[in-house]
Amino acid sequence: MNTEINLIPEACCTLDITGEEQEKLVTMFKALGNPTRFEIMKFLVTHPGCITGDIVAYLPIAQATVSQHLKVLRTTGFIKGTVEGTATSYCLDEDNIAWFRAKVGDIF
Amino acid sequence: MNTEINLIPEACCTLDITGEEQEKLVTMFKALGNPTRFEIMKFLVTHPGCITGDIVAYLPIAQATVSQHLKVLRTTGFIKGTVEGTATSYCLDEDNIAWFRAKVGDIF
DNA sequence: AAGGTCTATCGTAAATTTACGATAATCAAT
DNA sequence: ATTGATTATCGTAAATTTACGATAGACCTT
Repeated sequence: MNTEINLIPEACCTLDITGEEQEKLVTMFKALGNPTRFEIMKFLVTHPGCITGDIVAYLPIAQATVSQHLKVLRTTGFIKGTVEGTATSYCLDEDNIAWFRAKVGDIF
Repeated sequence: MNTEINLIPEACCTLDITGEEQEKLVTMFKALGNPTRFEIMKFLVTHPGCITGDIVAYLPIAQATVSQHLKVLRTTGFIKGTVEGTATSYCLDEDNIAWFRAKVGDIF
């Protein structure tokens, strides 16, 4: 009979991400973990400053859906939108993307 | 009236990821985009070689759910499981993780 | 002011994900 | 062989995500 209490083995190291930072990172992973949103990110990398309509023309999905995905990418910090008259011009949010890249490098 | 055809602006550059590689990357993002799975990854970084039961003891969720998440992390290539008697020992799949880190660096 | 353009938001249906208990399967020890 | 330990899988309910059409709001041109 095993009378020992079932203890979790000790950690070999620590990992410098917790709390809000971790939540932000997970949310960013989730945002990129959708094929359409990833395609939008690719399009914005290669077409910086393009407007919503360009993305709608490029993708085979409805305008409302594109707008919804753009909102997710905005709120997660991947892109920034600039209103220009009646259109909205989008580009990457380099600061947040740099943070993302650095965190991925730190952890893995 | 605008008689021009609505053309998408030209690309300023290309992005070296398509097809199956892109699908794999998106799937990996999706896998990390879940708080519980991210927590499991963190645990495996700090507790390499631990068994399923250790993770079940650590997390406040059911064994079946942990097993399901482990399967996702396995099929996406983040972790490797080794059967040891009746238990299964898990550790990170360094090769795939290196690929993942490199791709993130390439793209962003 | 009226009409056209562009985008965001709303409401909703369908699909997917997540979590659970129950069960099965595999191995070790008695 | 039987029991106990460990984990994976199955079936399913609840929650979330995704996609759509319709609509509203903001701006420009006439």
